[in-house]
Amino acid sequence: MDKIYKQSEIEAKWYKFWEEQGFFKPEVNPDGEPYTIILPPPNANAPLHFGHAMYVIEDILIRYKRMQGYSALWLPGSDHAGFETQYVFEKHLEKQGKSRFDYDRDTLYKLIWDFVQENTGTMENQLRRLGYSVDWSRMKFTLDPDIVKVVYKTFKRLFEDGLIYRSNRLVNYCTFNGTSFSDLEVNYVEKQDKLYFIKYPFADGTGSITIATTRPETLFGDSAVAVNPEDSRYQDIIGQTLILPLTNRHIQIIADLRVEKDFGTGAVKITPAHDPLDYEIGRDNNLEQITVIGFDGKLKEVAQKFAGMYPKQARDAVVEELNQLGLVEKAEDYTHRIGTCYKCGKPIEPLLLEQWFIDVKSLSRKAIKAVKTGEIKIYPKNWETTYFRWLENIKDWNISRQIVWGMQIPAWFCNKCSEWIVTEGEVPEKCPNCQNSSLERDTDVFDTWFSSGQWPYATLQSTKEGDFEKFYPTSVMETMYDILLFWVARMIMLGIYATGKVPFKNIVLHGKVLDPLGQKMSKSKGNVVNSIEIVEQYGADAARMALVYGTAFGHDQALSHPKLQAMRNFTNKLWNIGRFIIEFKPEDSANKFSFHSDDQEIIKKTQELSVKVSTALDQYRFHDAADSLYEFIWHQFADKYLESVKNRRSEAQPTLEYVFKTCLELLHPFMPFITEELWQKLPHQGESIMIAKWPNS
RNA sequence: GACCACUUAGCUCAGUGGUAGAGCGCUGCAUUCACAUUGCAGAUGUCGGGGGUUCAAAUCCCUCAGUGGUCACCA
Repeated sequence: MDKIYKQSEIEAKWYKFWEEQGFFKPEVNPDGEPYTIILPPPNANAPLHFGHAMYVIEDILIRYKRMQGYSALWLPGSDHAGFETQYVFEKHLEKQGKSRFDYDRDTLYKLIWDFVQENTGTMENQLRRLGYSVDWSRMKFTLDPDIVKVVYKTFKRLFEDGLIYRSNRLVNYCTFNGTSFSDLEVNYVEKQDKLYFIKYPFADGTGSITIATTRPETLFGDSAVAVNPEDSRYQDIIGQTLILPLTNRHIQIIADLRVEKDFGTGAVKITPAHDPLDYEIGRDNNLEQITVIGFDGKLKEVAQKFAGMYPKQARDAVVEELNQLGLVEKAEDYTHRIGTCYKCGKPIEPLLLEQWFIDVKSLSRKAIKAVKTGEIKIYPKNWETTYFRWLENIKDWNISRQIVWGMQIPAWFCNKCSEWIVTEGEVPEKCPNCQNSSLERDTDVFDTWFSSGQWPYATLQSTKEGDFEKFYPTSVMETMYDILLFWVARMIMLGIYATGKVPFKNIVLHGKVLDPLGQKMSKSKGNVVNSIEIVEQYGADAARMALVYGTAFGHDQALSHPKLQAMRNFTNKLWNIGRFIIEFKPEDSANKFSFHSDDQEIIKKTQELSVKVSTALDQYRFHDAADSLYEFIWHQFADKYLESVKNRRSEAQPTLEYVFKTCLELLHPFMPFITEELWQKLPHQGESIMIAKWPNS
């Protein structure tokens, strides 16, 4: 044995061996009970950072269950990540002095496709380097034709069940990125603005009513002024006619309970096309929806001489004009929160747009029930609160995106009878209603979460014959807590809808990996750590162990070089224990266990360790398992027992071998490479520690 | 506004009712011994503040403060 553990050689050797032997496939235990984890498909638009290495948790579970004899499947994949990827790609274009507007739809799509293919290769190699025992033969990509087919099928079924509808409603629109978003993709940030108090004159010339607004520039879209019917100040003027300033349009004062008496003057301008609450009030009072701001972010012709300006610029100009007319009573400093694009940070405009929506109420009810009844369990449990609260208050989900990268929605509009035709992807020849053959396909693509929300069954229905029947519902969905709502909750809703079964029985949520200073890793901060750098510096086993050891599972942790070093030292310790037992084995070693009380005791403690590790893993207390292993192997076994047998070495040899082999097996899910290397050098049965029998089973 | 998590040794963190723990760091000693990526020994904390329950509280309850995060959003 080498004096120094040569990690990179050994890691490459065993990964290749495992893969060639087919050990990553569930067929290695053909008769075992199924145990399934679907890898959350990483975005195929960038290399993995060290946070992705937290998926080691899934490898630990899969290796553990595989050793217990389960037919364990860990299914890998990658996500086209619609808007995210297009955004990243546009940044690339920007560096080359280009933009998305320089290409037609098909060309842009193809460019992004090639970009993604390249990144997917990088990502796969990174997963290999970390030792992940995923079944590569079942690798899927969210844009694989068979996956797309499943997603289209679900869309069509939802449409036919009346759970998907098309509606012209206010959506969250980023005029910079040129697309709408779901509610979850809007970030609200605090902003200092002015609250303007503006006089709207009565048409009969008897005076005016003062309204308060932060957005005077949308005044051209006003279709009423509303007051609270219980507001004593305004009882007498409800129903009166006003002249909308800067126009000669007449609008009325209406009463609506949703108006807060205590805010501003208690009177509010109603602009149904540009504010969510105004939209509702407008809808319920049959008010006209007048669009002032266009999808290019500029004011439209209705804004007269302000047309063509951006809202901020127009705001100042409108206020100036109103001021000259003596209609601005005052302007107060005002701190409020405005919706911004989660990606570019620019203000989100609520705009009227025809989009596809999912009526989520019936889906969310079932998703809530699945967790309430315990059919699905969430670890750590405290996330249940977040899950329930979101699903209980969820609004219909806008799944249309005005980008090119993604699955184009399989819906065609008939120009003649104005009906939508939805298919499973095949192009309809003519309208089934009116036989018209002039059909126009919706240019929008699906929200990426609509497709990834179907990932568990879409993958298993398109890998191998019988996979879905055998491996669905899956056992564990393990991911970072930040996509519990974006992804996990939606998988539950769509999974139950499409298959009648929950997509997974347990949700296991890990924490965030922060940079060494405890800051969030982000490209803009330039503090992203590539997982390969860490693997090369400390070894894959140490990198894996460092993520599990010493921090309670589910909590955030800063990447810690001291901890990585400690775990690298631990691999060194293991290597030297191995050398002591294997390389320095006495010629006259006994071939039976001795009855020495120390030997008996260490065997007993090893068996206790097996129970402890198994229990911890069953409860998803990974740090407990890792801490116990570290403490026992180093401090109980090496420091104490191993030292104590040096003067009766021959007698103790069988015990040394047995205990060490057991420790390696228990440690294997955490540190697969070094455990395999050492296990192979000890007397063993079977081809690999990977498929050795778990000590406590 | 609501919810969630966190506050323990110099630093990073375990520890959910029974005499305070780990890793790193620190102090002293050891070294042809499997391992200096080592071993042995040691120092270090009124467990965020206050109150309560209990024979017993870092741990359970209440409250206050701070930190991080999430959701909802009133012009």
